[in-house]
Amino acid sequence: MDDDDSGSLDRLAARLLVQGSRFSRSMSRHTGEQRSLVAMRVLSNLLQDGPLRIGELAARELIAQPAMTTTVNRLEAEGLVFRGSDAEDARASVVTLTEAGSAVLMSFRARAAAIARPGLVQLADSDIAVLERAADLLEQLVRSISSR
Amino acid sequence: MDDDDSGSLDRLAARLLVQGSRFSRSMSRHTGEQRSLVAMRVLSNLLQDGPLRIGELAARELIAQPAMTTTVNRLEAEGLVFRGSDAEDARASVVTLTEAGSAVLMSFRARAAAIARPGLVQLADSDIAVLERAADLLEQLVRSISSR
DNA sequence: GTTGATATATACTCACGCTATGGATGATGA
DNA sequence: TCATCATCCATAGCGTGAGTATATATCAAC
Repeated sequence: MDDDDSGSLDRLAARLLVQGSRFSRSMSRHTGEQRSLVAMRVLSNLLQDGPLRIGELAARELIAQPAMTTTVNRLEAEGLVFRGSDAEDARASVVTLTEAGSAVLMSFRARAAAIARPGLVQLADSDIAVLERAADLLEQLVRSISSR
Repeated sequence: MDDDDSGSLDRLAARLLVQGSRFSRSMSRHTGEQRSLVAMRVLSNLLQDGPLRIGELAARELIAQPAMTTTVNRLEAEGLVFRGSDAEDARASVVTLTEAGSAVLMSFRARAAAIARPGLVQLADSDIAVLERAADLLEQLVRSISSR
């Protein structure tokens, strides 16, 4: 049983990785969004949690700090975020979402939703519940992975 | 009710996209795998379905054909796949998994599993079942999205 | 057998990740 | 106080991987 269990858990992990990445690729591709998924997740972070430092954003999105600097540069050039200085630490620069940035994020979400909706509405309520719970669990798994 | 439902479906779609992409990013990052997730998915496709054409692989992974040519070039240079000619169509080139490619894929899956396992073993059986079902549903959603 | 469609490869550009490193600021302790 | 070390971010340089446009070979249809 133990062997069986760990075997099936391993297969589950591999499947989640493959299907999760394919799903995000598919969705972002079909939205026609030019910006990267990391850029969208940055906007999402800022909307949810307010202004954040470059380093904090990099840590959350699991990319190196210079890559986040580049991403923020691009977002700033487009007027979707702006940099401010941190009152508590002059080294840090704090990234804040603009109205335009919020609008871009909302538009992206709406397009993603429009693409997924036809597939989602065909699902039974129980399957919708499964996906809701799965989103929670994935978030939890990411935290559990990062904290080691 | 209708408004509520479509609103919550839309939020679900956005969350699945964000969490799904973050999860795959996290996993692939922590495996230390140098190759791209697309490369891994190509190997996975070949293992599951046998030899496939370049164009078919590109379509499945939602990347343009030249990008898939490049990916296959790299995999071939590493000896993980080889190109053959299609008996039925001399224009096509058929990509086949090698033993080495299969081994690389298995190793990747094992590493991914090792990373996810500590998080997974803490979950209740019902949550494991949720994730299993969610992987199915995501696969189904991708197909439903692509077919339009 | 000529024409048009299709499968792949090549050329070129850009986005985006990484490491290494530098400059500015914060924190620590003699 | 000031010297030292750590930390935060930016810059530089590099490689991968995605895109479009286009060339080449082959198939299909008339």
